[in-house]
Amino acid sequence: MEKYLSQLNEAQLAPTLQKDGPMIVIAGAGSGKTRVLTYRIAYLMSQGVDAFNILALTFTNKAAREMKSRIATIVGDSEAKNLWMGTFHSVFAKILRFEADRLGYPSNFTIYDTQDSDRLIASIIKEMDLDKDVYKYKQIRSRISSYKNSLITVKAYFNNPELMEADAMARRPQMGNIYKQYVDRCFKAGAMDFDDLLLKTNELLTRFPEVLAKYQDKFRYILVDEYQDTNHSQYLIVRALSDRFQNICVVGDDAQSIYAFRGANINNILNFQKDYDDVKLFRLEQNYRSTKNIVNAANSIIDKNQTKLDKVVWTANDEGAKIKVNRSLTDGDEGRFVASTIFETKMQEQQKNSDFAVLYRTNAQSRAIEDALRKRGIEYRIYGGLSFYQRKEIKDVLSYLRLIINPSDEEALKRIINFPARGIGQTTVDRLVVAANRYDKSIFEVLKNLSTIDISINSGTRNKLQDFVTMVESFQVMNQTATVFELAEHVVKVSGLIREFNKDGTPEGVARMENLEELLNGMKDFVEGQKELADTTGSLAEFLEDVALATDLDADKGNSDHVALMTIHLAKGLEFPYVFIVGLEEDLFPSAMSMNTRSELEEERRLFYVALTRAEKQAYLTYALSRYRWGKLIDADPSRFIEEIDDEYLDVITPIEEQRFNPMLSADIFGDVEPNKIRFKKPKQPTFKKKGTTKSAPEKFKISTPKNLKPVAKTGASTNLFDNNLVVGNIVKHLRFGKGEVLKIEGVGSDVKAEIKFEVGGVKKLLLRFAKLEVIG
DNA sequence: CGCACTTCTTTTTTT
DNA sequence: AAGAAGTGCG
Repeated sequence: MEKYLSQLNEAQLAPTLQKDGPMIVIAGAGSGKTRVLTYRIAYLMSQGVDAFNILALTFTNKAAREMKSRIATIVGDSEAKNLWMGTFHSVFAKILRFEADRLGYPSNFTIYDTQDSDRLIASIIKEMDLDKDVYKYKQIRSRISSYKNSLITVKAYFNNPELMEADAMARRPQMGNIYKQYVDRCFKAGAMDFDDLLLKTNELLTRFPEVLAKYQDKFRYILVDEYQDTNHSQYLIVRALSDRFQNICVVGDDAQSIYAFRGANINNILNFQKDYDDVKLFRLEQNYRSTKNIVNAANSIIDKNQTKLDKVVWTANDEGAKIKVNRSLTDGDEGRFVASTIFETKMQEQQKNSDFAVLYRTNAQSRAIEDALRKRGIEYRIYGGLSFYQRKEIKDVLSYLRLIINPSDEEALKRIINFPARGIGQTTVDRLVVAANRYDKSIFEVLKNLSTIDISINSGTRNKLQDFVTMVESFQVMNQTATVFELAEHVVKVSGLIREFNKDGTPEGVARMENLEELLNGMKDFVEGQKELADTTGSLAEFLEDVALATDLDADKGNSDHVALMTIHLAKGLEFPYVFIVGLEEDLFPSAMSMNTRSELEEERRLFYVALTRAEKQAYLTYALSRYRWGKLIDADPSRFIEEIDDEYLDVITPIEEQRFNPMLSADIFGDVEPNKIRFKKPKQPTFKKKGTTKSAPEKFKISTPKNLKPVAKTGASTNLFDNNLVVGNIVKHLRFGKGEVLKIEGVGSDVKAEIKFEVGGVKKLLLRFAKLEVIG
């Protein structure tokens, strides 16, 4: 143990050796907080604390896994195994499964993801015959979510005139009834949503003192990482569990609180010292990660926030290079800048792909970067976005599996009852839902007892429903004996999913099949992995839970060398030598949705702070003058965050003129087809859009270079264009004119979909769309 | 009921 | 740009 402790500096050592009592560690970015947490746990164990009595709550399961394996190297595998570590959601899901019957839930309850919740809410709104434009399911879902995170149950809601008033004022008087119906339906389906995992844990601990006592006694030492991002519900759980022994250690950084949108309450960390008696406060202020330039620049940003704890992050590291600021014409150019910079840096500095990260505010921004990297032949991986388990084909398979262990799971059933198509239409499903509500049964029970139910369904459909029930029941029987992998393999065959996905030979269809295979391989790994781990059952229920709570970061398997692309939120806790923060434009970052209040803006600023402090050696800030958003090219102003950094830390590079005429980006890669030699043929569905109006397209349309403009680069056909709209196939054109005019045509074979956008003098925009084109001459 | 096609809506961030 | 919801025909 001593040899590990000697790796810590004085400031880190103090909290590490603080064994008992409440304590808070305010840890600046890059100050080694993970190290403190890890060694503190190891230290506790070396002081005779039983691993079974330690609970460590982390932000991702990956962080928990890594910490656990690090601890294992210090205290040994067999001991480390007994630690309870994981996210709030995964730890309490386990406890809830164990205690489910007390709350009236089956132990194999389903975990509804956001999409399941959305669908259920949408269908409730429809069933209640409410106006879906007033009652937008996504808004309703986020309302419900914030109620739950504040522990406002349905009962509490109806006892709170203020809340009801507020919803009535927002023209949604039915909000409470939707909430009630949603909660009832989830309960009936044996399903908990993400927020329920915390809410029901609270319910469990309050309603059953003996349960609370049991877990208080079990978790004598509690550690919470990223405490600044806990919400009220999580806060109460921690308070309740730590109440008896008061051995609670929270670690966090108020400057990195970036999850207010999902209920995180920065006051939890700001007020921690008031919550417990004799709180020991520790500060980690020395940054080991970044250069002086980066640390100081980051400090100069966070200084602009009013709400913060006193803290001065400093570093003994080198001065380092200045932060480079790059301006591009379009998001495509921005992508090319990133790609070529990575390319050159790799060469000049002998760096690996994995030394680079590209961080953005919204997932949609990944596309332009992705295209540019692909064209440069640079390996990358996108984290987050639509995660693997949320893909349609994967969710379809998982829905079958969910239904097997929990036949009440309404959303799973509705998803697959007619997929692959087996002649059960929407009308039938609607009637089943109504009957299920009327008889207070699950849909599956209704199906099983169809003959005793008063429902209008013709005999042909009845047979089809019967077949469906029989099939699911046969799966259930198989689940008694088979492994998860064997079962899933059987299910995809028998259900017809394989046939369905194999049916079309489109690239998407092929990708779907590959995903399906990957899922099955994952299951195989899961089954084999379980044989070695004694503390898990390897059951289907457990697999589904892992999958429901997996974050994309968790699934970072393999050791391929790739550039990381992710949102800033996802990058929290990570570090890279080179970091690109892209899309630094007003309305994008800071987001247009987050500029209404000071606190929202301050959160955006903290987000920027998080992004910048990921960089070890070099940070790049990039923005574009225009960008495709909502399918349109729109103008953008540079983000205020760039201006907020003191000039002394910045190095503004690449004047725009230089970039536009950069031969690397234009002449070299375009061929020599004259713009006026392109002719458009009659489109299949003629549309001709001009400033928003639509009318029939002319039989032939010829385009020539506008008289007042001189092309700076000509066009050509190639599969290697450095353009974000590169396609595929044989007809790819890219035309570029001076002074901000862009003309683009793209397509495949004869089925070309062409889009031309050009901007004249920066004011007028003309948009033309065609279905076919050909090159003449 | 099922399919093909069109129109509308939506994007902030995630367990 | 892409997905969901709506429309209309066989």
